Amino acid sequence: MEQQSARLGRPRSERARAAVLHAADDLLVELGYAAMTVKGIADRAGVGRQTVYRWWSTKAEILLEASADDARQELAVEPASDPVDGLTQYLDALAVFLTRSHAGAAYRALTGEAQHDPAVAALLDGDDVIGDSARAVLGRILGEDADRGTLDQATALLIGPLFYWLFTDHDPALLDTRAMAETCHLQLVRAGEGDGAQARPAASQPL
Amino acid sequence: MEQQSARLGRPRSERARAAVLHAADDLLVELGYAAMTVKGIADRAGVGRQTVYRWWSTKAEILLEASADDARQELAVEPASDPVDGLTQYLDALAVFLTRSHAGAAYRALTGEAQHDPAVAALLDGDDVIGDSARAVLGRILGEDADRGTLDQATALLIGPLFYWLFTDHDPALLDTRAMAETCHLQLVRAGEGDGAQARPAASQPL
Amino acid sequence: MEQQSARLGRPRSERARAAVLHAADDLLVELGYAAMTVKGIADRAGVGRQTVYRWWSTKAEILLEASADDARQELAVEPASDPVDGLTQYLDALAVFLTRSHAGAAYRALTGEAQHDPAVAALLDGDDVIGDSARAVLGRILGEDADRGTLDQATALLIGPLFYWLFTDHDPALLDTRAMAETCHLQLVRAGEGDGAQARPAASQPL
Amino acid sequence: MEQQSARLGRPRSERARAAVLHAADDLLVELGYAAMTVKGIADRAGVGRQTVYRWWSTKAEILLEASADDARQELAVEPASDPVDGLTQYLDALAVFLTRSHAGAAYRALTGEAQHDPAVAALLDGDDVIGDSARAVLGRILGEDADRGTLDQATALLIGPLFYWLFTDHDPALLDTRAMAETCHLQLVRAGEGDGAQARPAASQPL
DNA sequence: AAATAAACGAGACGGTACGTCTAGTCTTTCA
DNA sequence: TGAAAGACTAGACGTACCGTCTCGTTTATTT
Repeated sequence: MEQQSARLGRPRSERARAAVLHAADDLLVELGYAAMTVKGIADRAGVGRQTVYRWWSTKAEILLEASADDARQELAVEPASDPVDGLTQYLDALAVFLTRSHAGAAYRALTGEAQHDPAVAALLDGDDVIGDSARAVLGRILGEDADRGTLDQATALLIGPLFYWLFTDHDPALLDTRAMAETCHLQLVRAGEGDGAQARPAASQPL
Repeated sequence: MEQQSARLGRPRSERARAAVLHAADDLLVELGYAAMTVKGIADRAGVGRQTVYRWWSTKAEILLEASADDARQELAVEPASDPVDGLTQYLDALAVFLTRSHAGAAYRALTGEAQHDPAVAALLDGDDVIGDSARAVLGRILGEDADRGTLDQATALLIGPLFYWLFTDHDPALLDTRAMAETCHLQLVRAGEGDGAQARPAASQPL
Repeated sequence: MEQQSARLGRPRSERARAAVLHAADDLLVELGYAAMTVKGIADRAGVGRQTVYRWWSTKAEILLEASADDARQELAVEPASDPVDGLTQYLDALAVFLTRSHAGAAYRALTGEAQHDPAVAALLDGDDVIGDSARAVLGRILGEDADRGTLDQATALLIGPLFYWLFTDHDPALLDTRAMAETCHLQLVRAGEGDGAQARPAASQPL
Repeated sequence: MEQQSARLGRPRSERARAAVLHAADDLLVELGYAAMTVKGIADRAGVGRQTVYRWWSTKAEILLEASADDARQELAVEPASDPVDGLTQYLDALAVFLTRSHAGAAYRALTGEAQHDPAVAALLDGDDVIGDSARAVLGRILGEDADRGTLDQATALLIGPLFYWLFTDHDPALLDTRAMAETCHLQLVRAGEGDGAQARPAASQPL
């Protein structure tokens, strides 16, 4: 007496799902995002085109599913005793992620696409792997009581310069990540001193 | 003693050039970058498709030519007596540019596209309107003797947070631009004190 | 024990095939062969362009497929008791075919095109509807034992004058088809008398 | 007192005219009629495109002008003592012309094109080099008193079979030209005996 | 000699078909 | 019912050529 009859019909093929995700990852590296096509992914995966469309709407969705787990793992930095060390390590991990890993290449491509495709923007907004990882690191320094707005601005302060540096195609080796971490940490401390500070443009307090 | 014999053949039509640039600008706003096509631009401009391809290779080139002049003008901020005021005004102008103006929309789209199209990346690298404008403002504070590496890092520090904020689709009104300007200015001053400092990752000095 | 399992995938659309052939026929009459385009055929047929190219390489192939069946039918002349009557009826049918029917217009165009397009020449050579029909009529007179070379020359003798007459744009009403048939028949008889004759240029025997 | 003053302006360049005609001839041989383009001719001739369009409307006109003189010369057969010899020599010359000479290739292409381009048909109708040459040969046999209709039908009878043979891409070596000439001559004699005969389909007299 | 006039080469113009590509959908058979 | 195969309509791609239209230049005749 099954309370919920098993879903009818042939169950989804895990083999097909994995093949599609792998094919997308491969093609991103081989051809780049722009040259990737749904047709190409399906052909490479040995899968019918309809099967792709049945489970994913766009190549962006495929790529996100193919990369999210890897990204989360690569951006998880264990706590350091010194806050500046922790921030520096995080920035270094982020730089490596964005410039060296497959998943990072996918995120650069998707973030780029999001600038002119609202659907991709919404997709990324719903699963902000990079932002979440940064907020996790910053949360360990600011404590549990930090509100979301403060965390968001601190995130921008921390990773913004690196983000800009890489998105304008500069060499990450030429960027002083420790200096960035120190700058960010200094602001965190200053903001903490200004008690009850609320970060709003009208007020001129630092953060 | 003619230095250059007059060019042969029918001269390029300024009318056609302007029509293409206007059409590209219009279509970017109406349809967005992804939905723009060379065919669409040519049709809208009342111009043959070959005429577009004769002078531009990609829609990115068209858009860049259509926006560069506007961008340069919108990002030119006159000197302020107080350095922090100057930086703040520049950040505000940049935020308005990227979120409100046609040319800014074009630059967001192009910078996004550059993440997965090396040709577009090269194009932007060759004419870095935003970076140039930031370096101009920072140069007024750092003086003539500032070297390029220092200027580049200062640029990242100044506009990186805003850049990240907007590229991850946040509301610019929620970002404290004056705080960003102060943070940047503080680092400029600290770096100036550390005389003969050379900003390299190995060294831990701030900038 | 199936000899051939049914083919995979969506089967070819008979609707699309028929629409293309009809469209080609219509456009030949309306515009003429030179002004026909593959694009025009596809549009008129309400069919994707790729669908046309999937099944046919050139407009010549389309036209041939559209006309071959009609041509075969229009050129089939039933046996007459008198040989000269049979030949005359065939010539009249051929004249009507080439000057009045859609299929005939297609054959004129294709034969013309074959003069400067080897691909079209090969196409017609592989399915010589007109020659086949003439050889069928002549075979009834010459008997089963006529070899191919003799049949081919008799064909040239029979329809050559009419062919030239029409291809140089003369009025078919001004040509005496019975005289042509008689001439041809006379030669057939003369050649039959010269027993064991082999038609070769070196020898001067008539056929 | 010149009644018609020499025309004003720069006179037509004989150099350009010759270069265009040569280029057309070359390209016909190299590429074939279908692949020839006005642009290609102009480029090959080192001539502006407008110069071509100023003097010729279509590539057919160019080709006709380039070939007519050669054709007339190649098809001029001197009188023979025996009529059948004369006809045979003419047919052989025509076969060589159509299959071996540049000018002949041009005529095959043009005659082909005429089947689906009325403008080309009109062009050829106005300067029927092949028909004229055949009528000249036949006129020498039939005498001055032969009327145009009789000459035309005799022409069809004489060259029709060869014409068909070559237009359906057969080897001219396999056709017995002397037999064709004899057949034609026999009919000329028979028609001559039937005094005052007028060739009309209604009547059943041979020619 | 200067003015006039037409032809010249070069090459850009708007237009349109080419044949290819991918999108996203539809229709089969097989598991 | 899902998956594979593959045909379907639709439409953009970048190229080629069309026939026309400027350009500046050249070569004549006419003043």
